[in-house]
Amino acid sequence: MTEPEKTFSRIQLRNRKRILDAALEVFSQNGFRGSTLDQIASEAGLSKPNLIYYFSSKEDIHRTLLVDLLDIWLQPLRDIDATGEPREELLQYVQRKLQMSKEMPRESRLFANETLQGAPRLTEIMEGGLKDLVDEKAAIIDGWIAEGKIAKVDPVHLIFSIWALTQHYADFEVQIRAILGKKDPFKGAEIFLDMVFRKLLDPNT
Amino acid sequence: MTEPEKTFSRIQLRNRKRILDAALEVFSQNGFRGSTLDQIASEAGLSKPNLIYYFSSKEDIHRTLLVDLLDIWLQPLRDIDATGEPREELLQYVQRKLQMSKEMPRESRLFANETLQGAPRLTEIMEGGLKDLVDEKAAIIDGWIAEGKIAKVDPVHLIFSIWALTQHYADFEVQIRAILGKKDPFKGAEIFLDMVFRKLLDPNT
DNA sequence: GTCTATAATGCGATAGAC
DNA sequence: GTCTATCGCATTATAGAC
Repeated sequence: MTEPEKTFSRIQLRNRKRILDAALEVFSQNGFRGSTLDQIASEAGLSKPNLIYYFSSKEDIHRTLLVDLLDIWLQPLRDIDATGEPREELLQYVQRKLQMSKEMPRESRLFANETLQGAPRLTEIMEGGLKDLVDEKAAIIDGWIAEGKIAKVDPVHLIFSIWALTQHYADFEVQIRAILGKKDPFKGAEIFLDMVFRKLLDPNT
Repeated sequence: MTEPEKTFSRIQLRNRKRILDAALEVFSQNGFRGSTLDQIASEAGLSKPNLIYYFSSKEDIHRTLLVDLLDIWLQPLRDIDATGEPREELLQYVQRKLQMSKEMPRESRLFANETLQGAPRLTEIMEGGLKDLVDEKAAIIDGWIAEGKIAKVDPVHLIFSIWALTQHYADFEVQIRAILGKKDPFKGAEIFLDMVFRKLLDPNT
């Protein structure tokens, strides 16, 4: 029961990539319903029917985008290593997630838009996968706590807090820039978040 | 140059309230463009033209909602008192914001939807107001730091972190419930966030 | 004040020429 | 593979009866 093998020519691959790139730009800014094929076509430099030649529908573009990106998006969490130095592993996870907010804010907003609106087109994708991944990493963190390597904290809420604090800088960037003025949001965030989690995880407290 | 005095009859007030209530439900779930007058009318138990009798347009409903709610939304921040006990003031702000995420998740998601999409209909409303409010409270926090009452932290990023951590539980509720299963998100969050900020603000570190 | 009917536009998707 | 033209539906807003 494997998927039917889909193969694409070079030109197909290039155009599919252009469309998905344009779609990321548009969907992340306007959400699914707020985005139009006209916008995506214009951004991609292709005609509207040409989009539908490569993808069967607006939904199809969107779903393909989410599936492709979710994998990349969750990689830093997967990379948390049970055999690594506990505080370093977690502090590095924080910084990697913050860097992703800085370098991939559109991806962050794409997922935020979906989740905020009840994740109608996302639940089936991450059902089973995400919960299991979080549970697995929470068990690792619990192990570190039992060994006294880090302070006693609820591991799942710890992961939530890392998501919240890092993604906030991408998802609410407009607000943050309005308040910070000329200051670089991510420079300040890097220092601040390192301090927050260093204190939180310190086993001597 | 004051606004022209708008007065409404009892029945007008009641219907306007019903419409705004329905609009909050619909806009917070689908965003501005994802929402339709049909949905709002159905939710309010009124006909579509009747909505337009009370408000001049879909925009008008949305704008009225944002203006009305922003005031309530920012009240806990305004209430931070320079003369209060520093850690208590800040820990209480955290808990009040968390309680608002629990009791007013639709309001949280309404603002999140707007901000995420670049706050096109929000910037003029909060321009001038929000930055000044944050700067004012940041100055108070800086004063507390100078007195040694709380640990040395960037006060603006501290405020961002409170927003991020509390609003996350409303805005990403679907994801959080999917991962936590039957556990009450807010019970765990209350304890976790109290610990986070107690450690972060402890002046002896 | 509230309704039904409809105008006016925007948008996803298709037809068919090239 | 790509385009122009267009269908058909959804949606905002208005007209006009009651």
